[in-house]
Amino acid sequence: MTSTLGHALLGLLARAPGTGYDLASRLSRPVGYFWSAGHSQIYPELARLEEAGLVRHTVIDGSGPRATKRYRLTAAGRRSLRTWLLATTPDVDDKEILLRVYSLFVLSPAQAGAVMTSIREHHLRTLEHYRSAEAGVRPSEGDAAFGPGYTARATLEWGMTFEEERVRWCDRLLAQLGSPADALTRGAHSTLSRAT
Amino acid sequence: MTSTLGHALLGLLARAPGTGYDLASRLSRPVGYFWSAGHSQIYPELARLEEAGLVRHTVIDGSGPRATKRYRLTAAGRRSLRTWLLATTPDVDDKEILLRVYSLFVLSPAQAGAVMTSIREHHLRTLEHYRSAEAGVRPSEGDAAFGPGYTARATLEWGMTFEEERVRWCDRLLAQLGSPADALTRGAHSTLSRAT
DNA sequence: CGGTCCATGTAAGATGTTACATGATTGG
DNA sequence: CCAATCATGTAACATCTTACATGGACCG
Repeated sequence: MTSTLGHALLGLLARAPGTGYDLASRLSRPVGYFWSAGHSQIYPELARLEEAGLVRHTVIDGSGPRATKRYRLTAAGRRSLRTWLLATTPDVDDKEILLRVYSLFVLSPAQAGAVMTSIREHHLRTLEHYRSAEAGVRPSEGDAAFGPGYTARATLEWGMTFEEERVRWCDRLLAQLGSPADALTRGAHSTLSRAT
Repeated sequence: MTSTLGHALLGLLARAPGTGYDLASRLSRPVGYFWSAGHSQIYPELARLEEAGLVRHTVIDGSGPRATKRYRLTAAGRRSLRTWLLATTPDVDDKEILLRVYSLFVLSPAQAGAVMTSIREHHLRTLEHYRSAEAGVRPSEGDAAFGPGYTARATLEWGMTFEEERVRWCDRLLAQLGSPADALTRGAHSTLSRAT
């Protein structure tokens, strides 16, 4: 029921409580490197989250025509965030992936590893898809210059480079998670660990 | 006045004329690797473009309860596309950058080079911004594990890797444009002028 | 005879952006 | 005194997604 923006706010509040204004500025830098939202979206969303019992506010002293409200995460809010992070993702878009990783610290290392593994597999599938698509857009000598075929291939190449880097990024995070001891070695991700 | 979606459709029609249905399927694969739109968005947009004189349709025979319309780009539409590609871009978002590159073949190599150079500088500026931000989020020993600081840095790293790859991608395209001789060095584009 | 492809449209809803509206405190 | 920062909200608009609605041709 809760929107993606709602989960973004829960993730921010899991780090530290704050006012709507504060959340808006935290949503630009560092979250804003991949996502941002205006205060006109945030205030109504906070009200919805509170109605659902996921956050709670206390009025603190501050200057302004209206009361200054400090929001904090409830136990139900933290549970909702964990459930969302662990939920199977048939859709997944980039900003949502980044948002999940950003909030991954609320999970146990084993759970975080499972999420990262599924994200990695998502990128790998997309990459395979692009690679098979590339075969259909082979360079023909006719438009070796800067023609329609060339610019189309250029955008496909962007996508492929992107996905390759993403898989490597997931590998780095997984290595960090399972590194010192063999923490995740029984979690069943052993065989697919390396991609060039 | 024309929306980004409108320019996407103009770019597709610059490659080949087609029906709304056809444009919708072309918008998934290969444009769909970075952008897509449903037919419910496309049909009204085509009507707006036609009202603005940028496209024109002729009714062709086809099966269906309504007339089958084949749209083609007008001279004004092609001009509008070129102007948009050359326009200075203070905003720029990723999908729009890709869309511009996808349609870059309607420009002369010299003009395409100018656009690519400004895109490259955009990515470079963003990269510099991330790097200075990184200094403020230095790893502290306290959360060396998978804590809030670590996951925040992970998303920043994603952004930096991304921008680095983008700059390289621009470099490859620029090299392709100016490759054999020193074509772009004087603004003339002698050697690689013809594309089908 | 049922499903997929072709083909065009409208309507309702979610999401995101920009503008309007208000007002105290602090620093140059 | 003017501008920025803190602080909260509403309204209008643009954009995007999902669902409703229609119907012929072709294939198995």
